Amino acid sequence: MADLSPTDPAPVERILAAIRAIPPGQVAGYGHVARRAGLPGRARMVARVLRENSDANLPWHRVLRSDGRIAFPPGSKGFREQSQRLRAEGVDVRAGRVRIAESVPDLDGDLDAALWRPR
DNA sequence: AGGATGACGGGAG
DNA sequence: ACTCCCGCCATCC
Repeated sequence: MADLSPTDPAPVERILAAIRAIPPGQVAGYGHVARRAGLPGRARMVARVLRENSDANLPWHRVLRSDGRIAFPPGSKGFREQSQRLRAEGVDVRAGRVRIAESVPDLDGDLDAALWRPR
């Protein structure tokens, strides 16, 4: 198994994979993504990976704070961009927040974590 | 080495 | 619901 030092790209790849695994119309928290990537407690690492990300195909907009709020400062470029992208998927965004229901069992089955379904 | 920073999380008041 | 505070981790100064 690869070593878990910051120089090891594996953790980053797992984080990206976890984000790509979020189905359209659903969302997940930073901490959630971290756990699914096998990195419990590394929510801030997920944030860093997103900040550094250059992949235009990555569904970064589906990642929210644990309380359902968009992580960008209200009114900022990223804030508006994320709101727009989420609404484009039918997600109801009010005042920078997504109303989320209880976690839903993952459909794939090989992931014990659950995603959030917007309410 | 030590303190500040950030697309975070959670608890307390 | 909102603010404040502290824990957490990788980076940067």
